[in-house]
Amino acid sequence: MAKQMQKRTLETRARLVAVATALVEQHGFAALRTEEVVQGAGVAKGTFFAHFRDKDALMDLLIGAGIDRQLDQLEKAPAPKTVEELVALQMPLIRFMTQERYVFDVILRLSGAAAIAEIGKIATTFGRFLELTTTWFERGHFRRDIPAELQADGMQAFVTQVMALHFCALHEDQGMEERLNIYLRAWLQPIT
Amino acid sequence: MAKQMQKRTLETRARLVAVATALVEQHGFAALRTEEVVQGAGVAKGTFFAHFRDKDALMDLLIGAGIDRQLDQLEKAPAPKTVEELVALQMPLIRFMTQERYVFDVILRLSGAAAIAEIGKIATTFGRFLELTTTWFERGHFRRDIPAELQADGMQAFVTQVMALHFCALHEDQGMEERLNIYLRAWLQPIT
DNA sequence: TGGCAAAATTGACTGCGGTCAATAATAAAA
DNA sequence: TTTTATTATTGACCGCAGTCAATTTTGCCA
Repeated sequence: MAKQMQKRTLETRARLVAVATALVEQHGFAALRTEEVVQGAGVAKGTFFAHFRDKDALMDLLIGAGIDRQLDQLEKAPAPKTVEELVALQMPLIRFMTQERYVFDVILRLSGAAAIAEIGKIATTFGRFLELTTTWFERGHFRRDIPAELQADGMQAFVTQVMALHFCALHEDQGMEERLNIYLRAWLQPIT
Repeated sequence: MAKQMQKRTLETRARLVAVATALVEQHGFAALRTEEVVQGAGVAKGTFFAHFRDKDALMDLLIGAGIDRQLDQLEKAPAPKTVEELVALQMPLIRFMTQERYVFDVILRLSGAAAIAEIGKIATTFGRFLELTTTWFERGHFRRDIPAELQADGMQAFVTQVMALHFCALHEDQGMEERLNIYLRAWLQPIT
C-alpha cells in the first residue's frame, strides 16, 4: 500500500538515521540536535521534517530499535520460573530504558500510541513485551487465580514504577533490581 | 530560614500566579504561554524566570495545588473497606490528573523530585497520597501478607498504569474505573 | 527526447522557552 | 539625609523545534 518512494527518499532517510545514530552514540540522546543531524546528512532543515513528523518521531525510531534489540535477547532466553529469574532477565532492558532521564521521558510519552492510525515503534515494543511476558506466565509458574495477561500487565506497571522511582531523589536509596523483586514477589507470589 | 523577600516580591509573584490561574481556567494548561502571563501581570519576561526556575515550576505550583485540593477531599472520607470503594474514592483525583494529556505528562515528569534540595509541590502530593493510602491499608481490610506501605506503593503503580493507558489508543476500549477495579482486585484480593 | 505532474528539497521565518548584563528599587548603615 | 549593599526588574538576545511557499529533481508518457 505504501511503497511509492523514490530511491533518493530512502537514501536521504537512511543518511539522516545513520548520522543521528552516530551522534547519539557520541553524545547521548538528550544532546541530539536536529540541526546537527541535517548538517551531518548534508540536507536542509525542512528535509528532516519531511521525513519525520517531529524530533520525537526520530527518537521513537532510535530508542524503539534499542528496545527491540533487548527484546530479541529476552525472547532467546527460556521462560523464567522464579521471581528472581524474572527480574534478572529484565534488568538489561530496564537499564537501557533508564540510561538517560531523557530516554525514559520519551518512552513514557510515546509508549501509548497517540492515534490508532500511527502506532510508533516504542508503542509496538510495549505490545511485544506484553505478548512475550504473557507467554511466560502461561507456563503456570506464578499465579493461577488471574489470567496470564493480567499478570503481565501488572508486571509492566511495576517495572514502570521502579524506573520512575529510579529518577526520584526521595527513593534513590534502593536499587531497581531489589525493589522490583519486592514488588513482583508481592504481585506474583501472594500468600493468602 | 527562607523569609527575606521584599513586599514587592510577594506581590509580583502573587500577580503572576493569579494571572496564570485565570488563563488556565480559560484555555487549559497546555495553552498557557509565559508571554501571556507576564503581559497580564505587567512585568517583563525575565521577571517570570526570576520567580520560577522554568515553566514547569509554575505548572508544578498550579497542578500541585489542584492535586492537593483533591487530597483534601480524600482525607475527609472514611477509609474504604472494599476495592470498589477504594477505586470510586480515587476517581476524582484520577480524573483531575488526566483532564489533559499535557497535565498528565507534567505530573509524570515532576512526580519524582529531581533533586533532594528542591522537592516540588507535585512530588510532595505524591508523598502525601502514599501516606494517606497507607493508613487505609493499615486498617487491615485488604492484604495481610505484605505491609500496608507496599500495598499503597503497588496501588500507585496501578493507578499510574491506568492513567497512561487512558491516553493510549490501543486500550481506550476499557474505562479507567473498570480497569483499575480489575487491577486492584488482583493486587489486593489474591486467591491462593 | 521534450514536456509535465508529482514528489522531494530548500532555507528563511516563526513561536516560544529561557538567559544575562545592565538598570532600578529597596533596605540598612553612616 | 546620603551612601552603600542587596535584591528585583528589565528587555534585547539566544537556542532550537517546527513551518511553508518557492524551487529543484524525478519518473512517466506521448
